[in-house]
Amino acid sequence: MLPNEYSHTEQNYIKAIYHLSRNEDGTAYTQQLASALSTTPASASDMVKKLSEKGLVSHIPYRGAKLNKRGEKTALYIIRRHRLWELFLTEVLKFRWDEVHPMAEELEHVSSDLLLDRIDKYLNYPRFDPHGDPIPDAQGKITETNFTRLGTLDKNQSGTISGVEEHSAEFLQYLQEAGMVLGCQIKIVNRYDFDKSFDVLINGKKSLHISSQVAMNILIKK
Amino acid sequence: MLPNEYSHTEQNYIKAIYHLSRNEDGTAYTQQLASALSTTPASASDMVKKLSEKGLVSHIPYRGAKLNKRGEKTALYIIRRHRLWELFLTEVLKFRWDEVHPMAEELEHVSSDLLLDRIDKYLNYPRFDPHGDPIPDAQGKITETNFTRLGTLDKNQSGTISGVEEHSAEFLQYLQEAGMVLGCQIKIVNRYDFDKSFDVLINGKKSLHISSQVAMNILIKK
DNA sequence: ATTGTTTTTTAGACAAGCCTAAACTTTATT
DNA sequence: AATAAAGTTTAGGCTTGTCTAAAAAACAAT
Repeated sequence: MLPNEYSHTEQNYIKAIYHLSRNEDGTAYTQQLASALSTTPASASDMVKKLSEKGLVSHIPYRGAKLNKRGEKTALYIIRRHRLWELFLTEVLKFRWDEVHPMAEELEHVSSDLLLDRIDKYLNYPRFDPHGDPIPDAQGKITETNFTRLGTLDKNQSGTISGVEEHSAEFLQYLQEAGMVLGCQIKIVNRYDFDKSFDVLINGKKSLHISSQVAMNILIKK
Repeated sequence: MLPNEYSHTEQNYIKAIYHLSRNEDGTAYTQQLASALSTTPASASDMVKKLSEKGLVSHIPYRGAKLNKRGEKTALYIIRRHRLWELFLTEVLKFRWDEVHPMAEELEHVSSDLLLDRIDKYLNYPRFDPHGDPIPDAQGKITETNFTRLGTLDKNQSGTISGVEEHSAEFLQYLQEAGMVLGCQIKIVNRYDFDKSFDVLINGKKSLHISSQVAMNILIKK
């Protein structure tokens, strides 16, 4: 219901600022932005300036960029498209969760609201994408969750795999092959202090040793 | 399998040249092209020159443009995408045949072959789109048909509605409401010489009077 | 506090795609 | 055949988004 007033490029910047600024100080820096969009700091700085002039971004020179209300609403709308397409691709066309991101990057720019709404309806107004990320509704509202990183659990605690922090195809494929997919029950059997690695039990059956890095990128609902 | 080496704009021109040059002399003229793409003759002339320099179009100044072999292959690949998406939208998301064109105009530019092939497979390698137009296969080959315009049939002849010449939403909606959709049996009950209009019988049940213009835009398989 | 390093911004240039205005060809008319 | 009309191309300019190089600001370190 919002932005076909912004070019693909502008939309990509808005999305990148949204994702990057989800850190401690809520700010996206020029270099990060350039790196995320595979361009130069000069170009990123330029675009931040333009988006700031268009009233989507608040930007203090040399101090990074944040989205304002309008920018955030726009970002959420783009993310809604991306995540609905991702879910559609897995649910209908049976793609794996590690395959869908690049296609959704293109499909998110298809502007027809008629189409997007039909997909939303077809999927029965879903609230999470194949990676457990929330899908903003048509008003830009997202379902709040309080997932815990698996890596912070103690021995004998357990929960359901509900999302991932890291979205690379490699990591997702690793999880897939290890049988750690969304909805699995997972229990901490042992926790090794010296390297923060874990022995876990998946669905009460398969036991597995996972590194701290893997554990910190798996989100659990207790 | 071919062209993500061409911009959206270039692809739109290639497609337009393909469609426009399906006439007597097999040529697309600057003005037609400009009109088809809602731009000026100057811009169209420019682009024709560029496409000619890139080796897709043969262009004799002041004499119009045609696609060469390479251009035609490219056009067929773009049309394949367009028509597969159109069929997908009607078959899966239950859009009407008069709704799908604008969405497919956007979706045809999504470049993933992985996605296109999956859709092709999902639809079981279809050979016709919702309007009866042939879908080129992955090699660019199209199923040849010899449909007849309803408007050229004589009294008591009959056949199956298999396509349309005119693709406007208005015309398609008219056909829909009149019950003249793809696959219908249609029989000429009467033919009026003075205005070339017809009385027809649809599926042996509903009789209807249609104008010459309507009749000439309906394609029949005898 | 001054110096050196890192990061960000500005300046100037370029390609794509579009426009308007002007020039040029072809076609139609007398 | 000469001229008018229609259609096409070229010229020059604008915007978007990109780049490299240079300037400016911020941060780090002695």
